[in-house]
Amino acid sequence: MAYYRPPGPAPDPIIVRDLTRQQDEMRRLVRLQPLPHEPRLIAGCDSSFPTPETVLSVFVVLRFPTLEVVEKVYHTSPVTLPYIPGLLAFREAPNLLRAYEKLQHQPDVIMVDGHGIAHPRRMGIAAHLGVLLDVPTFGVAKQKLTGNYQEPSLAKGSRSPLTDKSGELLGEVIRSKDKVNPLFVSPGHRCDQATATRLTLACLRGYKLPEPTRLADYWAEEFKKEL
DNA sequence: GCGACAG
DNA sequence: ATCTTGTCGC
Repeated sequence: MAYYRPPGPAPDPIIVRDLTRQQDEMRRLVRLQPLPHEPRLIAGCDSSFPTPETVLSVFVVLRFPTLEVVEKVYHTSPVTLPYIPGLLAFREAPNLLRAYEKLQHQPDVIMVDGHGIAHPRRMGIAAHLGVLLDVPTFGVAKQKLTGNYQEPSLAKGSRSPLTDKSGELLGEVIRSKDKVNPLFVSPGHRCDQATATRLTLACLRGYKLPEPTRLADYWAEEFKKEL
């Protein structure tokens, strides 16, 4: 619905250039491949902002494929960067890493709220987090960042490819529930499209959002109230 | 020059 | 992301 961006502090062009270069470096480390084995534990993560200068990140670990919650943790820290399309990871990943360190259980794969390689430089927050943790990751976003696609049919389970101008596959647009806006699923690191799509569908429980993200979303909101 | 623009 | 009430449709 964001047809334009309200006036605000113009992001420092020098910072933007530097972070963009960091992404181009990290991009070379990304590996698209199937998981070594079926996951036993899958994690979901998300961030909320109790105040404009505070970020709160949550990690929820679920057993797979039963989806029972095994554990959930959160961490808060001061915001260091404004939101800039394409540079979301530099704003949220640092705090997500701190939250991840608090986990007692190490997940086999992480479902991240945002895009994986469906990014201008193929380094969305899911790929970024995957490289930093060296853990399999994939992204599930509610809105498109880049790429083109045909609207999938209105039935749950219908999908259509998300591609860039040259036709390269960036991700898949998936209808996770009848008649609701589709999800944008793309691999992050050490994961491939087939796996990302399969796991997303396997985590649906009647809601638009797959359980890992839905629960992380829920707790990110709950923990915020506790502050 | 004109759109598009994760959370 | 966040601010916010009611309301339309299945």
